[in-house]
Amino acid sequence: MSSTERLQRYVADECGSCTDEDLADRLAELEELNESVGGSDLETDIELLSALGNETRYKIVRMLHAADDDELCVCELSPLLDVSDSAISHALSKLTDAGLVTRRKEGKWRMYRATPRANAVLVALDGSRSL
Amino acid sequence: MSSTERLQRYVADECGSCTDEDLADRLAELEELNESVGGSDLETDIELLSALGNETRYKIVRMLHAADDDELCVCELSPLLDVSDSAISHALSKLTDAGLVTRRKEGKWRMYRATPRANAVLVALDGSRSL
DNA sequence: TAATTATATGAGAGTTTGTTCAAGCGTATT
DNA sequence: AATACGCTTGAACAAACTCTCATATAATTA
Repeated sequence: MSSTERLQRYVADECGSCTDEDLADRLAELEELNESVGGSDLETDIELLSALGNETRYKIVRMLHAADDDELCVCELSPLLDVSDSAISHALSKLTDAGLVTRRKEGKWRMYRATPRANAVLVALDGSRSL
Repeated sequence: MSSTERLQRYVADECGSCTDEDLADRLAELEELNESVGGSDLETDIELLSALGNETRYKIVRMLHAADDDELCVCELSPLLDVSDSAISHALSKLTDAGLVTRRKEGKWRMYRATPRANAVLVALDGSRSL
């Protein structure tokens, strides 16, 4: 059974009948919904979301966000995370790739800061918690 | 080398010196940043983010979001996703658990709708793209 | 220049994830 | 009642992930 046959039965169920033309119309409508997916930079968004969707990385970004526009170095993150420095470094690297944090060298220290986009997403999460 | 020893050297680097008290103060400050992580319902947020951080699931939520406040049934999602119905069902189940979609029975069809929280997160993603 | 420090990187082990296939369950049609 | 349909569920397994350990690199200090 093809998936458009099922859709045809569904449209018939909804409207009482479903010609091939009705089906084509509905498919076109759905295709439009799908276009809006394309307009959203799928890959970038998914990279961002899956980067944030991990405890270590989420905690790091939360801390940087809580630090407002201040930067923190790895040595400040480390005492509050119970994973190795190496894991923290891996995490920061992934967060950087995802556009959630930026890096800056300061002598022997590396300073990290949450990006505006990271802040926006966290604000949205907080603001939507009670919806 | 303990991670607080390194922090002590960092604070000394910053301020010129770092007594044990200075160190304790800085640690307390950092601890406060960490509190704000606790206030955010870590587990729920991570479940949401990692649910959305997958191509199939992201596309589904995007389509439901694009459908505005209309619901779609599995038979409408299926033609636009190139995975099995079973995969779609698993995806919807995870999205439901994560609070991103809601389910409703309508005869033999199952209708899905994006939650306000899902919409809020997508809006934030879209709005922050150019920041 | 050699040693130390701060962080990054690579390899690998153990765990989690995402998909498909097979089977199941509830609803509708015959 | 029997069959078909729409969707869900569980098992299974490859692929992807996340961590640690060992090692590398870049900056600082001795």
